[in-house]
Amino acid sequence: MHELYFQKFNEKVRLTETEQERIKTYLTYKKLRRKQYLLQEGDVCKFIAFVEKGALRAYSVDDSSAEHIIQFGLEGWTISDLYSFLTGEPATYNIDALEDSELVLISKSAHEELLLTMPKYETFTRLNITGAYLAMQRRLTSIIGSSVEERYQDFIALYPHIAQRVPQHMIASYMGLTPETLSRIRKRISTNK
Amino acid sequence: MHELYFQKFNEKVRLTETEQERIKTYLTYKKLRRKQYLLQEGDVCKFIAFVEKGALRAYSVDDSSAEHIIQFGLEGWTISDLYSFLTGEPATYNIDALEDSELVLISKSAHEELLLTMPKYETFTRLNITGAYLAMQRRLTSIIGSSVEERYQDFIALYPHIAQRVPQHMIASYMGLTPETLSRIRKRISTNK
DNA sequence: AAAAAGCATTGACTTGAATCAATGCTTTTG
DNA sequence: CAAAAGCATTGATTCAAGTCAATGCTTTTT
Repeated sequence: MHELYFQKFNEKVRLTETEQERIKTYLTYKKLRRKQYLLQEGDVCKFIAFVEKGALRAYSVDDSSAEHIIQFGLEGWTISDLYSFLTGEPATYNIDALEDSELVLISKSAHEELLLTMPKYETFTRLNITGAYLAMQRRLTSIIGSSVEERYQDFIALYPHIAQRVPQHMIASYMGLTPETLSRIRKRISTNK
Repeated sequence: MHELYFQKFNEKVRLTETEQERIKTYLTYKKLRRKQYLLQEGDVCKFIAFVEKGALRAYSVDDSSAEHIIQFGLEGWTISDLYSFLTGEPATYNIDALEDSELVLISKSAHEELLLTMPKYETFTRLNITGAYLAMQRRLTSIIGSSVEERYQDFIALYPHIAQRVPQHMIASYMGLTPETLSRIRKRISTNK
């Protein structure tokens, strides 16, 4: 039920059986059907979600009601509107399930208590956010400095599992492109080699 | 000499005089003249730099030798090629001074030792990286979801002090635009209201 | 103090992505 | 299982940003 969560935890910070049991008391488990929302824009984000199984996306909706995917969350990844979670402000992102999914949730009070009382949890949290920061910086660098072709190829190389499971128009959205443009770029890439 | 560093530290995690003195033994101080490099692409990034005074930029250079600014570092901010610092891989960014600057540096071994032996330092680190993550996420969201006009206005609203101190073509670079385009956008904004 | 370098602006033109529209295919749903 | 919804592709056109080039101004450098 929390296998993957603790596997990932132990890869970063080694836990004893007892510590693991203790952390379990702070976690809740949630199943989500495809298309169900974990979070809707405007609500306060009450959890950080760890994806045990399935796939989710976080996205914002602009004035012309176009969706912009800011993040995918597949097995082993964490997904949340962190700003809303930390500040208690209304969320600016929506999060919903792309497939039937199973999540490990941690509430704000649980998160805060673990941070204060369990150094290993703080270390785990620090390493997670550091990884997320580095991943996002890579993405930003490639948006600012590379051609769309390169960016798409980098994306495929880096996240082949996402490319396989997620419809192409969502990858376009993640890249800040229209579906038509991405389709043409794929064509250009495949004919030019 | 380290006033601002400890001011920021204390805003996040309260330190005793003794703790402060202990941390000081791990820090070094460095002055940089305008245009001097703190880090060059290809070298390994040996420090995290905290800006006590002055202004720096981190940027990458693409195939056509165009510069892309990934981050500014003004007083009170931290600047580094974090990926290179953490992994020991060659840096992909350059960092140089936009003005004569004064920096508080922490080396990797100092950083690691403090993380292991001083919980407050780990908390400080976690809060810093969390703040950096949230700032970058906001930037990414606005790149993906907003028009260039909006993005420029948001930038000015959020970082008025940067806009005042940094040449306009660097703001264009930070936004992923050419200087000409930014100039035209400013004109459009000023005439349309 | 003069020369050089750096910077912002403007104009003319080109290029790349968005938009609008249509088609065929596949997956979901009632 | 039939209808509907979702999806990828292609074509024609529009529009926004990039490129190239020139000018005038300001700041640095010598």
